[in-house]
Amino acid sequence: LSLLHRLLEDDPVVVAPLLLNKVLVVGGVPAERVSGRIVEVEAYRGADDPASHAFRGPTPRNLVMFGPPGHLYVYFTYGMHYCCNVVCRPEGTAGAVLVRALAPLAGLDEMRRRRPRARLDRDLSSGPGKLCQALGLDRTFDGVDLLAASSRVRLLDDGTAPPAAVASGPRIGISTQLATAFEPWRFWVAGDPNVSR
DNA sequence: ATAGAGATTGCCT
DNA sequence: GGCAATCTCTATA
Repeated sequence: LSLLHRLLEDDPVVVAPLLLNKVLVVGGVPAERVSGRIVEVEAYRGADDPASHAFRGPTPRNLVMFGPPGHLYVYFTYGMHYCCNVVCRPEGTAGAVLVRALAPLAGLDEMRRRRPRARLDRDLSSGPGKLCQALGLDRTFDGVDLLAASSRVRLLDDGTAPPAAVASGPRIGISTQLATAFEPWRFWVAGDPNVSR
C-alpha cells in the first residue's frame, strides 16, 4: 500500500493539510489531460460533525463517503454546482476532505473553454464549484478510485514539497448554529493567489 | 405535501 | 454588499 493509501485511512482533520500541494489529474492521454495543484481544502469528519453530509447516516447521495478511502465523492449543490471530496477513514466510517481550490497546472485551454467567464487564470479553479467545472467533474465521477492507475481522475504526489506555510481557519459557508462551525478545519497554502478567499 | 436551507457562483446596485 | 438561479434533502404537518 502506498503512502497515500495509508494516509487516507486517518481522520480528515489530519489528512486535509497533508493533501496541500498534491495534484488532481483528470483524463488519460496528455492531449486531453487537465490538472491542478491542491491549494485549499476543508475537513468534514462525519458522524460527529453536523456540517458533514454523512452526519445523519448514509443516503444515495453520500454513500461513497462510507466506502473505502481514496475514492472521489462528488455532490451537486445549489441546483447548479458540483463539489468534489477525497474520502478518508477506513471503509464503513465516513469522512472526507473537500477540495476547495487548485492552482491550474495543465490543460488551461480546456479549462477556459469550460469556464468562459473566467477572466484571469486565477478565476479558473479558485473555488469548489469552479474547479469541478474546470476539470469537468460531475456525478458520473462519484466513487472513482483516485489511487488506481486506470482511473479517470487521480490524486498524485508529483514530488513537490509540502507548503512552506499552511494557514487554517473556520470552514466556509457553514451555519453558525452548528456545533463544529468554528473549528479551524479549513487549510490553505499561505499566500497562494488561487485560494478562494 | 410543502417549505426552507444548503460544503456556490456571478451579476447587479 | 445583496440576491437570483435551481436541485436535493430534511423537517414538519
